[in-house]
Amino acid sequence: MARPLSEDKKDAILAAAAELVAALGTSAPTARIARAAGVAEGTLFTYFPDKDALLGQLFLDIEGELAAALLGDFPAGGGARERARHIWNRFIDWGAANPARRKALRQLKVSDRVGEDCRRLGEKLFAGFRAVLEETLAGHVADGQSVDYVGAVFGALAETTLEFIAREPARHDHHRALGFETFWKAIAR
Amino acid sequence: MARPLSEDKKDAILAAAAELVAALGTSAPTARIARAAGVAEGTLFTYFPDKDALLGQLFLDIEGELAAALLGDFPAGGGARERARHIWNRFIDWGAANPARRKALRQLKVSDRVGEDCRRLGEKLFAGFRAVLEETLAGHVADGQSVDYVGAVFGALAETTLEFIAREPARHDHHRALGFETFWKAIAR
Amino acid sequence: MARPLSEDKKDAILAAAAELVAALGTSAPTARIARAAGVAEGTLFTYFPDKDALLGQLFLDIEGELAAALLGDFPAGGGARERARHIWNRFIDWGAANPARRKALRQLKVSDRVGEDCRRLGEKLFAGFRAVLEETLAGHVADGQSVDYVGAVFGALAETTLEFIAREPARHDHHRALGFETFWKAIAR
Amino acid sequence: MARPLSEDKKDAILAAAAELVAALGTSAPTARIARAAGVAEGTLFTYFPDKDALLGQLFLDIEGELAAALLGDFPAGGGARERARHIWNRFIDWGAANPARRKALRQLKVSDRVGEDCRRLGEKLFAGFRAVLEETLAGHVADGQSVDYVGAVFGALAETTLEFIAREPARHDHHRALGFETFWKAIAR
DNA sequence: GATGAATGAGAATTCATTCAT
DNA sequence: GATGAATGAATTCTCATTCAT
Repeated sequence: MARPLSEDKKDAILAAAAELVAALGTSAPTARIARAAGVAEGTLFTYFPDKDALLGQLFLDIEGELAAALLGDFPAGGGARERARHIWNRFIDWGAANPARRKALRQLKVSDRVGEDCRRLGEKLFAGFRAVLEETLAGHVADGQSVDYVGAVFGALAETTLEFIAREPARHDHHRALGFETFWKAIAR
Repeated sequence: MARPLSEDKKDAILAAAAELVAALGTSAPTARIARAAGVAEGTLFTYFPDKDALLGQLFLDIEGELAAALLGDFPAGGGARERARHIWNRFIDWGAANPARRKALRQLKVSDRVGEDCRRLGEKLFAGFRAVLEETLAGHVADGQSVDYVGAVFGALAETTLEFIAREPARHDHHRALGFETFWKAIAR
Repeated sequence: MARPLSEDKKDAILAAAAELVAALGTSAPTARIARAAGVAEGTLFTYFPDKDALLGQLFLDIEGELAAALLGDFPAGGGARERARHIWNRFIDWGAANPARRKALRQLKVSDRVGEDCRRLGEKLFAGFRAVLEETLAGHVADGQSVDYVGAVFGALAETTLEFIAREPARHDHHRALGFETFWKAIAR
Repeated sequence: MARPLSEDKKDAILAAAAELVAALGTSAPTARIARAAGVAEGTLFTYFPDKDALLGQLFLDIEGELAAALLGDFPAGGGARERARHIWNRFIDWGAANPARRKALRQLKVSDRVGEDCRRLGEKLFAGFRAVLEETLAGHVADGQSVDYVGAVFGALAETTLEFIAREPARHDHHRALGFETFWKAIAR
């Protein structure tokens, strides 16, 4: 069956794309992405039909990784606050550990090259997160705040926190804790 | 007797650039920007030395407009909460009324074509906002939250609020009020 | 014990090439030809050293089929006119029944990818046709018209006739007869 | 009004395209066409929005030239035969004098890159020719032969004649006369 | 100053051909 | 032999910028 499509190469292309999109935005040339991935220019197009497909896949790839990171090691017991803090810490730690992927994701979110269908698929990846958030916060959230809203506030404040951590990496724990307090107060009843 | 550079034309170019950057990102062609502004392709380059200069100027232009909007009609008296709410409302109303400029600003913020120097100049435009914020919130803010931090939280939650207003324009007032409550709780002592 | 080259596969490739060259011209991609033939991309190149060889072979294949069609069922007796009409009808019927192959042949004839040697080989395939034409028309042809010339006129008028049949398939017989009358008058003494 | 679009450059591009399409078919690279025309690669696209537009324009350009050539110096008086012969001679002389343009036209006629609309416009260029043909031949043409048909026979036999002239340029006059006799007999009553 | 034609360095793709499996 | 992934040269087209008018 000839040479099979190599999952390694696909991953290398996606990884290279993440780096370059983070650095140059979605206008990062496919030729540079291919070179950074260690494959020929044309090879990129045996793994992705065109650049938009690559960017869309990259978007889903990073969102999937983030969504998975959020729910790992989720504690069975504990109060709502403890469980919310667990998710918060996972997010912050993933973001601080993967600055390029986070920056790439930001670029992809504002780009019109990531289609509506991709975005919808991306939302689904966070279904688990939303469910946990809903269950966790039931009864602790202020009136009028939907899960959607709480999730958006979570994302916005986490993003802000990561910004401060990027500026002062040494105060990672401080900013992480401060961010969570801010979030908790923001949404608490 | 050289004809003077026309401020009108410069403004037309900046306005056209805002629309097109909002719609197409920073890769919006200069030729289309010029056409939309009603001037010739080459004329753009008598007002801006190159595209990066135009984008930088656009960034400062929009940030300046936003900064000015925030502080207009600032009430002399009133409690801290009332004054903070005033600024909040100004931000939200400006954002809701200028969706294209807001979208353009988001594109410019993630673009690497807006240099560090531009960003620093942009920050200065918000010096007044920060001062007012500091003065207004003195004594009402939780420990450990710097003005910078509070400003960033303000921006992040306002952005989130505008997102919801964009989806449900009819509920503008609701989202605006809800956003402010969220903000106030987030930073309150 | 090497597997022998399969004549079936070669034929399938040639048949697919005819269809695709008819539809897309000589720029029809080898990959699509291979796919249409039900073989792998690379397999095509075990049957033909390169694309030009395939196109050349296709040219000869179709010309051979056409030449064979012309002389089938050739009547032993009959007058010159009857025998010429027989050949004419064979040509027209073959052309009307094989529009794609005819169109492919037209593309190949104007393409510079079919070399001079191929064209010479192609001419030889019509040696029988020319011989019959010569014998058949001996004494009936106008002065100054060589066999070559008569053959060329035959081909040109047949092509024209097929064009009209393609536009009005229902009048196949009418156009076929009209075409022959035209041809006969054109070359008659 | 800046530099005006230069008719000279447009003509140079069309002329270069004719040469290269004759030699390489419609796959002649735009870069080579531009170079042959003495302009920059990009300049081609200020005169033609894309390659198909260039090919379409080239098609019409050549057909227009041919149509004009056919009717030039049309004699007022004379019998039908003399007038038909005049048109015939104009065609043959144009074709023999412009072998590249004629070959390019043949390539364009079989290419699917020349759209239906272009072809319809092309037909219109020959309206005058058809009218003259109709008027000239009224009463001299065999039953069942429409003007369309006679025109097609004219074209097919002229093409054949030009083929023979290309092979034996020295016998230009001989082939031209022979061709006309053939045509006249073919369509005569 | 204003105009827009001219430029040529990229950009995304395509594709004939090779070769590891 | 058969397969189809890998390759990179070639192709069409875009676009920031320059400069003749």
